[in-house]
Amino acid sequence: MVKRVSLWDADCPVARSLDVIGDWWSLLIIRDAFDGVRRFSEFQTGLGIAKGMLATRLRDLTGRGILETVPASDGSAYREYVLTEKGRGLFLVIVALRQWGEDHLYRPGEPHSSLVDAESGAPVARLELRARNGRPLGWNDTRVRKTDGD
Amino acid sequence: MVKRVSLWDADCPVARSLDVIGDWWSLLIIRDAFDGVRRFSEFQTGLGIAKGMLATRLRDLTGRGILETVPASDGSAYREYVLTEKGRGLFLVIVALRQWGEDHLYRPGEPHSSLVDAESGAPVARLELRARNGRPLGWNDTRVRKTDGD
DNA sequence: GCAATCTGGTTTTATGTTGAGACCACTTGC
DNA sequence: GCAAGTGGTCTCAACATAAAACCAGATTGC
Repeated sequence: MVKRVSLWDADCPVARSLDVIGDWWSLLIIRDAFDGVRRFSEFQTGLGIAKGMLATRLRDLTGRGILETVPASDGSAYREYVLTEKGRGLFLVIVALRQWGEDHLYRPGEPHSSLVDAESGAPVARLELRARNGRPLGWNDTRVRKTDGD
Repeated sequence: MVKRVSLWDADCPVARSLDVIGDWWSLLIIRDAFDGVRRFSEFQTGLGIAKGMLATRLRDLTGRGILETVPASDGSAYREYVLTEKGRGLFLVIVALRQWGEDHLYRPGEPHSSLVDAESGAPVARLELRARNGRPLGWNDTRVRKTDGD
């Protein structure tokens, strides 16, 4: 991040979220963290990211409360990076990106990984937007209401 | 986009999605498009983006099938940019980002825009992940199954 | 019907970010 | 105790971005 234009003060949560995790590597690091990656070198070889970039990203994500460092789980003196509660909140963002990619970015029959229910092994259901009473909503059934007092 | 490292050939749909819309401006442009913005100058003044950047992004998003140009709705000779079906598929990505931002990026009581049901005016329900049988799933109830034949 | 202005860009230039690799301190394996 | 592994930092060249100047075609004012 450290970008020229900042949207941190935006009143739109989408803009503010993108200010935090809207760069190219951050969501990939977070995705790997969800898959159980914890060590610097694991992230680096898995992503093919330059070490300097990775060090900066991990520091930023830690500083923003999305990752935290903990002592290594194997008892060694090294540290590991794990998602905080705030970081784990990004799960549905990753899932939404995954489902869109599956729908629109692969040719029929082209192989790709999929997200499955750990218990049954079956693919998860599609995300869907609903009104509070449970009625399904499409993109055109919603409006953005401008800033209010929460 | 036009980036040094490409993840286009990844077998992970998350990586492939980020390759397409993972840059800083693209999702903001798409968010505005969902809000009804259609003209070059509307995007430019609304986002505060440099004109050159905007021209590049609109061209890329059009080339990737997320936006398309149509004759201006007011009958003038200018063109307008509207979301394709593929682009509209990103709605849940935007919603997921919005909900995460609302949860974690605002102090209590700090004003922000919200997404409401157009019919009732009430805020929409939270997204949630479910198994195909409807059972709710948390991040730790799922696994990524590696590449298969779709 | 023509000049002024608006729209939708392109080009240029200065600056910031990224990627690749050299380098380094501390830890671990043996 | 020494070689290899881990987790970084630093430097530099290549590239992306922001801002502003510029420009052609469409539209408006009159």
